Amino acid sequence: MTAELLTTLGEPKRLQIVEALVSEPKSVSELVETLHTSQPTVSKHLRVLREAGVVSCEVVAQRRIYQLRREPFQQLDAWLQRYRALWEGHLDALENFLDTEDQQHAT
Amino acid sequence: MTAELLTTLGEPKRLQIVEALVSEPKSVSELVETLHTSQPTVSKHLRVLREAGVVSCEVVAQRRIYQLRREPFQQLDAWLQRYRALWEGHLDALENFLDTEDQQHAT
DNA sequence: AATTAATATGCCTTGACAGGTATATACATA
DNA sequence: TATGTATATACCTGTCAAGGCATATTAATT
Repeated sequence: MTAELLTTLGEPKRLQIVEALVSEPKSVSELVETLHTSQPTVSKHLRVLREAGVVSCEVVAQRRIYQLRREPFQQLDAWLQRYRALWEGHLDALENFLDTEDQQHAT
Repeated sequence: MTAELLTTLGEPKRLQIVEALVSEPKSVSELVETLHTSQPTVSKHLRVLREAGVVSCEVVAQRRIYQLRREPFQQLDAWLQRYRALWEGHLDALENFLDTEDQQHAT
């Protein structure tokens, strides 16, 4: 389901990891440096990302090189597709009004 | 930040609410019927969605009509943009191999 | 074989969050 | 004004997940 993917990506440190991997694959220790976090914490997040199919892992000597997989992002894109109508001219006057005037970011 | 949006959408019942609102705006009681949950639970999730800017709310007599806003989905789309390169032919041979053969959905 | 390096896992604690029940609030109507 | 309807909030409780520290695991090196 999509919910699991969203919560997986929603954890701040995990999102950081994902953002760090968008440019190029990285080893665990490289990610530890980037995130300023303990190695066990990074490893645990990587496990979650792996089990959710967000990253894959290549073993190179003692190192593990992690990189992004395509499927989850494609999946998210497909899911978003159903919401694109929201911003592609299918809004009527009331909806437009509410969208701009009536949002309530409560404190 | 994007992380908050992702966790907001990642909660299963909240995602259900969002999916229920994609076709048309709905009142709280309509959502309660759809989700088979207590009214307070739905109201609480709606509050979270409101504060994250995912939905807006129109007051009609005693009813509150909730509907999706565009911004969060546009934002998500923009964020995804940076990951589209992953599935648009920019993968080299190694990456393709890993993507199909080497995923480790650990138990 | 012993040692170092790189990473994963186990255990524990703490904080956040979801859900339930009861209740408050706001509006409508008789 | 009293009553019913629709929704929000307060309080409480249980669950779960993140992070820290210690340790296990695996591979390389001497």
